[in-house]
Parts: sequence; structure tokens; C-alpha cells
Amino acid sequence: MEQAEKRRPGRPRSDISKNAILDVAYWQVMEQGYGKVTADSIAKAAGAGKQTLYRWWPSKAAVILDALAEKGRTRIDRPLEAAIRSGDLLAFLQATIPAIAAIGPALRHLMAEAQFDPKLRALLRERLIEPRREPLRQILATRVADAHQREALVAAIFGAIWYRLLLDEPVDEALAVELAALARI
Amino acid sequence: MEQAEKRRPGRPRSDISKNAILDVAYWQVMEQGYGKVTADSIAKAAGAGKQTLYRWWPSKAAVILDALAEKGRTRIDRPLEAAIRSGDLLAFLQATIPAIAAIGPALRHLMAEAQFDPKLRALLRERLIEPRREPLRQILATRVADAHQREALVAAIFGAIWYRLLLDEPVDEALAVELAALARI
DNA sequence: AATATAATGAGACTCAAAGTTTCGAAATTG
DNA sequence: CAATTTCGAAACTTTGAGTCTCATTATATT
Repeated sequence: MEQAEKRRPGRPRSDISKNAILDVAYWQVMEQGYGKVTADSIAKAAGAGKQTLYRWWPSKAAVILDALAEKGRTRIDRPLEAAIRSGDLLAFLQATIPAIAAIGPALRHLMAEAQFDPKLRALLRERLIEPRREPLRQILATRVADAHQREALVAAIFGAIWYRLLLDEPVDEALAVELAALARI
Repeated sequence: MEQAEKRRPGRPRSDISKNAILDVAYWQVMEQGYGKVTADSIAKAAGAGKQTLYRWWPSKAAVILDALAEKGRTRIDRPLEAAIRSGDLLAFLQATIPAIAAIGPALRHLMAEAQFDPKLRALLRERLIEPRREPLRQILATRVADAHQREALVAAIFGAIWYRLLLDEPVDEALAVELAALARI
């Protein structure tokens, strides 16, 4: 019921192009910055046509979001997973915050684009926000009984990180320590 | 030393146009949404030339930021001031959060634009972020002794509000209550 | 093998809106 | 009156996202 449509006639989608596009998108954004990257530059460097890009993604931002989410998925650190299992908030933040900071500039621009595009916003939540938010909920579950209160704390913790990121203020280990302490006040 | 340059020759700046532009910018953004407003539409409706707009503001976003900051200044509620003086965090949040929510869509778009423009970002901090952040610092000063810890709490509180705003999640009285409770955990 | 279908890379094209430039008229100072 | 600066109006430039066209290629069906 999932693979049923694999049997369509016609030339199949090129995985080579797909992967090349995601790869190029990721590296161009990391090296040249979001602003310098264009749909053209991605397609060109990936040896693909712009048409191919727009056939599979609704926008330039969606490609970059996809590229970032892809890289993020393969980087589910052991320390992060350990922190989640043991419910260690500080360890979680110490693993999460540097990971976010590393792709910070790209994240900021994606969040920015998402403000102008509801569908991108939904995609952002689904691919980048929720995958990080859910583990935090689990960690806090044992600590904060009330669900509403817990949700506010989640917003406070990730909110602080994003707030700092968007305003060009430090997103570092010190923040991790202070946020962990804050949940324990 | 402040008014010394008032004695320049030539036609002086038209306060009528300045005010009309700020007024139009505010109302167009509130009524039609940030995306529908263009530099042309503002100038046209204000009975001004686009030239005039760009002579005094560096970008469309700067005009709207200015317009929002202006309206915000005139709306320093009594309840808000009372909350600050009495150091009542809940009262502060109950006055601040609805005020933010009221102009939420515009704020989101300004924050988004600011990600692409460092100067606008600095202006945003100066005109909208700091004027709200400083009072919160004062309120927390009596409650949280350590300056770093206090700063993290500031980021957590305003961060939570922005996070909710940017992700289309509720920014309401319940959040005010929960954030106030959070600082008291 | 022949045919229908759908994707491919390349590149021309459209479009919208930000920001710039030009212009003649109007408001100042001296 | 002369110099200076802003004014409103409107033409113009620029940029990049997204669309369209096309000849070509890979696959399924018959």
C-alpha cells in the first residue's frame, strides 16, 4: 500500500540528481551563506536543471530545509540519545545547543522565510522543530507533571535558544548550563 | 548641540509627509498584512513620493518598524508601568503579551526581514526588543540575584513568546500565567 | 521491437517588487 | 534674487524566484 505507485510508466526520478541537489544545497548554504545561494546556483552545481529542482520541491527554501533535516537525521549523536534515555536535561542541552549553533545561520534564514510561507512553516515544524521538541518533552515528563506547564517550559527552553539565535546573541555552552539550572529553580 | 543643524538652507523636511507615511505604514500592515504592503502602496496612500520615503528610511521594513515603535511608545499602559514598579511579573506579562499578540503578524515579518539585514536587526533590537527587555530585567532584579541567570531567564521568557509567535502557536493569557509560574518554580 | 509515458538538463522567459534616478516645482536661508 | 534642499511623480534598473519549452533519455506496457 506504500510502494504500489512504484510501477508507473515513464522515466523514474533520478536519485543521483536528488542527492546531488540536497548535497549542494547543504554545502552552499554552509559555505556561502543563505543569501548567496540561489535556485540556479544549486541546480547548476548539482548538474541538474532548475526544472528538476522545482518538480520535487515547492521552493528554494524547501530544498534547503530538506537538506538540513537530512544531515540532522544522520547526526543523532550517541550522547544525545543517552541524555534522552537518562532524562538528563543538561546533557541534552549540551548536545543540542552546539548542534543548533553549528547550522545557526541557515536555521535563522529558514525561520525567516517560513514567516512568509505557511506551507514552509508547517514543513519547518514537522522536519526541524518537532524532532527536537519531542525528546525534550520526554525528558521533562518525569520532572514536570502538569502538561501545560511542561509545554510552557519547552517553549521557554527552545524559545530562549531561537531568541538568541535570531538576535545574534550567544548560543553556547553557558546558555545550556543556565537553561538547565532554570528548569530546576 | 542637538538642534544646531536646524539652520540649514533649503526646503525643510515635511512633518506632514513623515507622519502620513508612518500612519499609513501602520494601518496598511495591520489591515492588509505585511505581505500586501509595498513601498509604493505606502507612498501612494500617504500622498508622498517613493523618493521621500527612501530619503528618510533605509528600507521598507525600517519604515514599518518605525511605525510600530511609534505606536508602541504611545501605548505605555498604566497597568504596565504599575507592574514594573511593583515588580509583579505576572502583571507585567499579562499586560505585555496581549500587546505583543495584537501586532504579532507584523512583528513576525519584521523579525524575518531582520534576518536578512544586519542593520535592520540592530534597529529592531534598539526600537522593539530592548524597550521591552529592560523592564523585565528590572522586575527580575529583585528575584534573581545572578546576572547571567537573570539574563537566561529573560531570554527564556521573551524567547517563549517569540517562539510561539513565529510558529503560529498560542500567545495568550495562559502563556502569561505559565511563564510567571515558571519563574517561580 | 514499438509505443506511450514521464523525467532529465539546458536555457529562455515572465513577473513583482525593492530600490534608484530624473525631473520640475516648492519651501527655505541669506 | 540666488543657493540649497525637499517635495511628489514617474520612469527606470535590478534581481532572483518560479514557469515554460524542448529535445533527449529511461522506464513500463503491449
